[in-house]
Amino acid sequence: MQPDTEPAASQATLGRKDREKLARRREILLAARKVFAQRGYTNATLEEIAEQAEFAKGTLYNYFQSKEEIFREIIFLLMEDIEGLAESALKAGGDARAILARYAREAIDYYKEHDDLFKIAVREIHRVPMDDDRTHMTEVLKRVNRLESILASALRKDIRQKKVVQEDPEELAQIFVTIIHHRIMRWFFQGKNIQTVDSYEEAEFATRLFFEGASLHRKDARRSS
Amino acid sequence: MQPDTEPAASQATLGRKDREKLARRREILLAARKVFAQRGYTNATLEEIAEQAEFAKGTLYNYFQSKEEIFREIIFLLMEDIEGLAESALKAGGDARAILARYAREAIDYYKEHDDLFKIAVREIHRVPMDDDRTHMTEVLKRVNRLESILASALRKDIRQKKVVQEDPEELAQIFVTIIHHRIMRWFFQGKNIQTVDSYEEAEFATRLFFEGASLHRKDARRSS
DNA sequence: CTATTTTATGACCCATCAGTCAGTTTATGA
DNA sequence: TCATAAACTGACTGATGGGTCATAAAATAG
Repeated sequence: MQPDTEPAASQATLGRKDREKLARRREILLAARKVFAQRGYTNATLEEIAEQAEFAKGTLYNYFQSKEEIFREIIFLLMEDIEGLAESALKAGGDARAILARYAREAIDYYKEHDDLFKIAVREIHRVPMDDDRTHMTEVLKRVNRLESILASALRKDIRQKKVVQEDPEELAQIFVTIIHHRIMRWFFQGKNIQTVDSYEEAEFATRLFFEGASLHRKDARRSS
Repeated sequence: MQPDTEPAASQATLGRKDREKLARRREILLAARKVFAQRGYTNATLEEIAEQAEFAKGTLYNYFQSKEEIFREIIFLLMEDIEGLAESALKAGGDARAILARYAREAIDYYKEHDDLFKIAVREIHRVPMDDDRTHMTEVLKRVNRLESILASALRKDIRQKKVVQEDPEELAQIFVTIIHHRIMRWFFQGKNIQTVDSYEEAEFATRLFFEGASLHRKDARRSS
């Protein structure tokens, strides 16, 4: 439609043809995401995905090998995004607490924006360790681990400086991520409108609990904010 | 086969007939549990369950209405057990920390014994908030909430005594339970033999982190053990 | 405007599986 | 020993849905 002599260089240098093809692929992924989130992997049918994408079922097979591949693609893209958030939080600097808090805030914001993705991810993650298909499992695990090592590296520095307890930083990072996920999960359980959530406050709460614990230590009075 | 004049009174006072029927029901549930754990709800077939239970498929329908009913039964029995653990931990007394630690230990032991159940439960719990079937969902939620209120009541007392931070005890209990579940989950992820886990140590680790947090406070030196 | 390639379509195929039921086996009781 | 009931069986049914492919439409090239 547009002259498109300079196509804003979004996709390195691909011909218009290829860019359009990619765009349609994304369109399908977007539709699939909605349907998977709403109905779960097994319940979702290709017919539904096709309808949502405004294509016919057969067309999906011009872009993907199988239902499973569509699903994997969604999960992997999501994981890359989340990993990016962790990386940027790490780059932003500060001590472990600052980095984890920032990650928490951004992850919550991300999932607020893509609540469909969150539902899919949580289910998927819990399917992983009991899956028959080992190759897929290790692929997912690899990415999960990568996210956790990024956060762990922030913790490791603080452990060396005796600011954080002498425990395996990977395990600590795992627990932190788990708490964040749990907090997001809660809203779905409660049927709350996820958009009303104050991500700053939520991240703060989770981070404080993670670093300070639930015990009230007699001596140090806590800052209220 | 045995004279069975005194049948050890396991089932109040039911005729032998009824007791045998119940026993077979349990047999089927046990088999179903194995299959569900191994293959997941959707992948598991009634044929497989029947085979595992050493019955024919048709026979299952003498004991249950549907595949779904078998599944629900398993989940509900599990939840009752877990709730019982929380209750007994509460009754055993002590402060919140003692109670939660005891619960953690016993829950871990329970799941060590029934690792198949754990896999099922985790998957199920995460299916709940996105389920279409609202009636089932609320039934599950009711039971989850009950478990959490038991632990919350221990926390509430300590909050009043200023031994625990002034936060919603239900939310704190949720986070604690989440951490415990996460710790168990880890073993599956790592493909570790769950039997090698030291439940005392695991419970201690989770409880300490939950109450003390990840930060090292300059002043108070921690006991190493 | 025609030929050729690319993309889209949806009817169809077929494997799977929850649930059924007519017929068989086993247990019970007279 | 036989009649009746209870429990079991597995072939069958019907629905579902992933994946295919012959055909059609659209885009592109010559």
